[in-house]
Amino acid sequence: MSWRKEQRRAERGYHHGNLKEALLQAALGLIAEKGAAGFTFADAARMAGVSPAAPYRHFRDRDELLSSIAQRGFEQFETILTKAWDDGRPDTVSAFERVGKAYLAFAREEPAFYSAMFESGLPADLNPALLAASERTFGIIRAAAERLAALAPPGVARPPALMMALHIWSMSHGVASLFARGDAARRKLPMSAEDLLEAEVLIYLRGLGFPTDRRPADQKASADQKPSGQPSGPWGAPK
Amino acid sequence: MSWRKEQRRAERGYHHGNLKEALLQAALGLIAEKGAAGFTFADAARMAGVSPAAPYRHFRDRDELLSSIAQRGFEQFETILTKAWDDGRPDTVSAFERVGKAYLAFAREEPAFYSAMFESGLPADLNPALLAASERTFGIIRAAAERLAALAPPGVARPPALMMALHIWSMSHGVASLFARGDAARRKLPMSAEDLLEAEVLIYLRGLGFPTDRRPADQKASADQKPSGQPSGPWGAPK
DNA sequence: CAGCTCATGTGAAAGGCTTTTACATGAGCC
DNA sequence: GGCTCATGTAAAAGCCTTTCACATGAGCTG
Repeated sequence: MSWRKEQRRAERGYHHGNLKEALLQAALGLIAEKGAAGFTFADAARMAGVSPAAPYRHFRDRDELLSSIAQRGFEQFETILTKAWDDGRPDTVSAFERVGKAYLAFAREEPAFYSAMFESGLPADLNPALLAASERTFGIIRAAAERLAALAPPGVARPPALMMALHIWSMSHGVASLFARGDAARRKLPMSAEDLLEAEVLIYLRGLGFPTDRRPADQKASADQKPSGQPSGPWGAPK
Repeated sequence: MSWRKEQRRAERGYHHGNLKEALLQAALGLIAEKGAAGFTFADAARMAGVSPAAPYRHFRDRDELLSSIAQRGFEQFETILTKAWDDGRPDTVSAFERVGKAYLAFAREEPAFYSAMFESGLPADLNPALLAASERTFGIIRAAAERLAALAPPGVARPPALMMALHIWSMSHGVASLFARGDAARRKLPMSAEDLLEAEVLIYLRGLGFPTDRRPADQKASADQKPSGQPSGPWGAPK
């Protein structure tokens, strides 16, 4: 059965030409499929059609490959969150909500990146670029929190933006890692992870004194007619 | 150097006598030290002074050992949370805060259990006992949320207790897994994980309409003298 | 274009882990 | 005392990681 390998070699020549990239892609697929723990260097090499020793020309070891993936993940995450935040347009609160949704969407759609980033137990100090990427990502959440904090209504002590950012991040990560992960072993929920997080953040913001009567626009009209003594919560109307 | 093995064998005889337990303990230590991914079956066997094949008399494979640990972790977690909740004594809110602290303390003091429970990527459906233990644990949080929800002040729609429980859990897990883990690679915080979580939960509860002017008792007296138009938040007095 | 060089791949080998299988031991029970 | 079966062992197969000496050929240089 080794004609396969010869075959591939014939097709592409002795040198791969783009092995580093191919390995990253292969690893990404393998992690998505079998988890960050299950993925092996040898598998990635096989998938790229090279010998098990070849990857060592591009990555010091398995951990460095993993950390490259985590780094790349943070970079994409940063891009996505930046886009979602869109510098707070059209208004701070709805932009903020978009960021929350984008957070969960990323965790859901890029489980391989997400687990490399948050669940692979990498010693972060080994890769300065990884650390930097992760800080830039947090920077977005922090910047958004900053803008939000500036909007805090008077009459209440203004909350520290850094604390808000950490709170929001922990909620997002908590929901993502407990409830928003793909296929198996996930707890059944009475609502989607997205709705769960949105309600959580809205309640939190209300706790900070923000006016948060926001509901989906279609509900708003009728809800606004309700007597104000019994406002509905951010968790939707009871059935 | 193989006299060591013979030595140990001489000390304890051909049969270990308590190998299953010894393996669990060894694994716990190894996981704490090198992470759930780093731990090996062979290491645990070595540590218990038996051959690499011996563990297979007690666990189908490495995963079953891991899942036993996770199960045991949930059982201890349940005990600890139950004790912390203490059926809501002396009052619901402070009992609730104790549960939050206990949650973080467990994550911090039992990192091996915590990672086996939440970060090992085990297919939960393979071990019904594990699943059951984990549900019982969540049951405590849920029961506490139930009691808290019942206290929700009138004039506000009563929040669904299940949702509250999920929110609180996601905050706790988020803070624990991002900020409360032992030694390396953790982000530096302007406050302890415990304080961070406490503030987060208090703000959240306030968002649900709970009166939450709670501060450490020693701060309370002076704070209560402040003009009420500018109440301080749950994040402590500004410097 | 010939020749050189160095990045990139290969094969082989050492060492470790997992898991299975046949065999050994001895603790508990008639 | 002798049996039996749970519990351990040794050995072996198969896979993974990592290293090392060696092969290849892409790109520069004259």
